[in-house]
Amino acid sequence: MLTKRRERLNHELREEVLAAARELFATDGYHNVTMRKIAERVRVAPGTIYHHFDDKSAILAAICMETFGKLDKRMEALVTDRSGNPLERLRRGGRMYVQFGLEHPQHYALTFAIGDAMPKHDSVMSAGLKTFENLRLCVRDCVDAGLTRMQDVEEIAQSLWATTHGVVMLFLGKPGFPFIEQSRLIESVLDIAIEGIRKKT
Amino acid sequence: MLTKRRERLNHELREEVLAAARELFATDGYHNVTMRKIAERVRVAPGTIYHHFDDKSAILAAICMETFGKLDKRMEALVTDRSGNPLERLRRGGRMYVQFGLEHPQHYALTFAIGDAMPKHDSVMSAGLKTFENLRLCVRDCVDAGLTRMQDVEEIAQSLWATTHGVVMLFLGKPGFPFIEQSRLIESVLDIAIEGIRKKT
Amino acid sequence: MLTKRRERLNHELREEVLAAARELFATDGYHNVTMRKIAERVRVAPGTIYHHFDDKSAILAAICMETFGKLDKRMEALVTDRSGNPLERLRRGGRMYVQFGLEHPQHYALTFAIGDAMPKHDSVMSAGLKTFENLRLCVRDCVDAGLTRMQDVEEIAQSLWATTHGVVMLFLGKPGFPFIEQSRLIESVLDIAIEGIRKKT
Amino acid sequence: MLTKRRERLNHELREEVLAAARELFATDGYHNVTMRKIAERVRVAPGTIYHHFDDKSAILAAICMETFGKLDKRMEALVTDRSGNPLERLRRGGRMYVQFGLEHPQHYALTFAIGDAMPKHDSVMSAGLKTFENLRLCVRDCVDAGLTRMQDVEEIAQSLWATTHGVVMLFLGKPGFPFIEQSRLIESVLDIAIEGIRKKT
DNA sequence: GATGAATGAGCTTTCATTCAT
DNA sequence: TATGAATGAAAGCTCATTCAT
Repeated sequence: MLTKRRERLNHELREEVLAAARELFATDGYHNVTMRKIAERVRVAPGTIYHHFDDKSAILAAICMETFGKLDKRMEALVTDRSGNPLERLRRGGRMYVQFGLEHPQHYALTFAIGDAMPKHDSVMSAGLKTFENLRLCVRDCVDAGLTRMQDVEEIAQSLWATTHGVVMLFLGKPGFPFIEQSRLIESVLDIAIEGIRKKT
Repeated sequence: MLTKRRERLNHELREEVLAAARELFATDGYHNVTMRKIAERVRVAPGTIYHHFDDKSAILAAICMETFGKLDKRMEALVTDRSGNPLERLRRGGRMYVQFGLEHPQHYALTFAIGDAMPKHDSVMSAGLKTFENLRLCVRDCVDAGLTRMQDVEEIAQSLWATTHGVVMLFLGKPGFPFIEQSRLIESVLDIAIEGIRKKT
Repeated sequence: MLTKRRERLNHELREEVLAAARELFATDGYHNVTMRKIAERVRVAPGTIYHHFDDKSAILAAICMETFGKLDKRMEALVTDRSGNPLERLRRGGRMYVQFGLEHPQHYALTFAIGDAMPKHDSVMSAGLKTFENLRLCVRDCVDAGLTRMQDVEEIAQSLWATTHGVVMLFLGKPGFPFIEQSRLIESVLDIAIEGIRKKT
Repeated sequence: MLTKRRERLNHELREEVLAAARELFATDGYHNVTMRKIAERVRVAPGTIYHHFDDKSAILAAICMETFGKLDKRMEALVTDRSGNPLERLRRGGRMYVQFGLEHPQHYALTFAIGDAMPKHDSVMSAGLKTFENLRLCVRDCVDAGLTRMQDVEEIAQSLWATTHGVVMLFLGKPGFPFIEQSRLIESVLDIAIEGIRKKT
C-alpha cells in the first residue's frame, strides 16, 4: 500500500522533472538550462533531482528515450501491415515521421539537435538504432520487390532519413521563413524522394 | 601616419581574435571556449578583446558573417557560370552546400539550428538566408530548360533545401550514429533528389 | 520475549553499523565516508542509522571507545604481569602503543591530533588519557627497581609518551616520506629511549 | 611603474590569503575551511583566490613550503658551525627544532598534521626532504666522530626526528594535559635521546 | 587602446540530517 | 523500528565581464 503510493508519487516527480526539463531544454538550449532552474520549476530542492537522475545529461537521455519510444510505436504499426505497394508504404512512413516531428517539436528537436549538447548515452544510441531499424525493414521490402533503382538498403534508408529529417528541422528551425503551404512542401519532398528511388520501367 | 599604423594593428588584432576563435569554436564547440582561452592564444589580456567585440557571441556572429560571405561567393560563381547541364549544376550546388555545412558546423548551427544555446544575430540570419536565393536561381534554370517533372520553382527549391539541410543536420546532430561513409551518403541523397526531379524522357 | 529479541536485533544492527564504519573510516578516511555509504554496506536506509547514533561523529566516538577499551586491556595485562625485567616490559609497552596507533590511525588521530576536523568527544578523551596511567605504573616499576638513571617517574613517563607519540604521528602525518622499514624505525626509537633511561652500570 | 605597484598589491593579497588560510586551517581543520570563508576574511570574491592559487590544496602547499623555508634557515646555521661536540650540536639542533614547532604552532601543525588532510604536492615533499637533510648531516658528524652506539645514520636521524616531533605534537595536541614544566620535559626528552645514542665508554 | 586583477553570480554536485509514512 | 524521499545549505570552482590604472 504504502509502497505503491510512494512509487506513484515518485514516478510523478520524475515525470514533472522530465516535463520541466523538456520544455526548458527546447526553449533555452541544453547548456543554458541549470539544474537549479529545473528544480525551481518543479518546486523542489536542487539536490532532489539527483534522487531521480544521475546527472544533468541523464535527464536529456531520458527525454530522448521517451521520444524514441513514441516514434517506435507508430513505426511498428507501419511495418507490421505489409499489404499494399512497399514504395507507398515508404511514403506513408515518411509522412508519418515528419508529422511526428512537427507534432512533438520539443521532443524531436531535443533528440536530434546539434550533437554538441548531447552527451553520449549508450541506451539512447541503441534506442535510436532500434527505431531506425523499422525504416530499414521498409526499404528492404522495396528493394526485395525490385521496385528501386538501387540495391543498397542501408544507403537508401539513411538517405531517406536525411530527407525527412531535413523537412522537420527546416520547419522547426526557420519558423519565420516564407515557406509554401506546409503539407504541400512535405508531399513534394516525399514525392521527389520516392520518385528518386523508383526503378524506371 | 601614426593613425594609419594604429588602424592596421587594430585590424590585425581583430583578425587574430577571429582566427583564434574560429579554430577554437570549431574544435571544442562554442560553449567550451572561454574568452580567456581566446585571449591567451592571441597573447592578449582578456579585457582587450572587449575593445574589438561587444561580447562572446559577437565574435561568433562575425565569424559566421565572414564564412557565409565565402559561401555566397562560391554559390554565385555556380549561378554565374551557366554552361553545362543545369541539373548537374544543381547537384554541384547541393554538394557544395552540404560540404559547407559540415565544414562549418558551429556557424551552420547558428543560422539553422533551433533551440540551441547559440545566440541569434539578425545580421547573420539574413546572410544565411540570402544563400537560398541562389538555389532558387539554379532551380529556375532547370525548369526553364524543361528538365524537370514539376514546374513550381519555389516548391522544388524549398524541397531541395530541406533535403540538403537534412543531410547536414543529421551528421551534425547524431555524430555517434553508424552512418555509411559520409561522401557516399551525400552523393546518394543528391542522386535521389536530382532523379526525383528529372523529367522522364 | 518479543522485547528481548528486539533488543538483540537492535544490538546486532548497531554492531553492524560499527563494523562497517570501522572498516570504511580506516580505508577511506573519516571525511570521505558518507552516512549513505555506511547505510548501504549494512543494507539499511540512511535514516535508520540515526535510530542508533546521534550523528556521524557519534559513530566514530563509539568506535574509538571500543578500540581504546581493547588497548587498555592489553596495557593492563602488561602491568599486571610484573615478571621479567621492568625495562623490557616498558619496551614491550611502547611497542604495543605504537602499533596500536598505526593500526587505528583514525582513532588515534581523533584523540591526539590537533586542529583536525574530527569532533572531540569528552568520553573518548578521558578513555585515551586513562591509558597513560598504565605507562606511569610501568615506569614506576623501573625506577623502584633502580634500573634508571633518573628518579622522576612523571618526567620519564611523559618523555616516553612524547617519544612513542612521535613515531606514530610521524608515520601518520608524512605517509609519503621515504622512511626506513617501519618496524626497524620503531625498534630503533624504542632502543634509544630505553638505553637513554637505563642506569649505566 | 604601474607594473611594480601592481605586483606589490598582488603580492600583498597573496600573503593575506595565506595568512587567513593559515589561521583558519589551524583553527578549524583543513576540511572545515571553505574557500568562501577564506575569501570572506580577506574581503575578496571567492573567485579572486583562484588568481593566486590553483586550488584549495595549493594554498596548503604554499603554507607548508613557507614553514620549511623558515626551519631550513635555522637548521643551516646549525650545520654550518661545526665547532664543538657533535652530540651537543645534535642536542642544540633538537632543542631548536622543538622550539620552532612551539613558536610556530599553526605552521607546524599544518605542515605535519595528519596525512589525510594533506594533499600530496611534490614541491612540498622535496622541501621537507631538504630540511631533513640537515639533521642527517648532523648525525653523520656524530657517527664519523665515533660517538654513537649505532652506525646507521639514516636510522638514527629518523629516530631523532620522531622523538622531537613527538614532543612538539604532544604539547600542541594536548594543551590541557598536566605536563611537567615545558622546558624540563624538552630537556628530558633530548637527554634521553642523546644518552640513548651515545657510545658507552 | 591595452592591461589584468577583481568581480559576483552562477555552475553541478554532495551530504548529513529530517520526517511523514 | 525502519523507510527513503526530500531537504537545504554548502562545497569547490568557472567565467564573461568590468574598470582603475
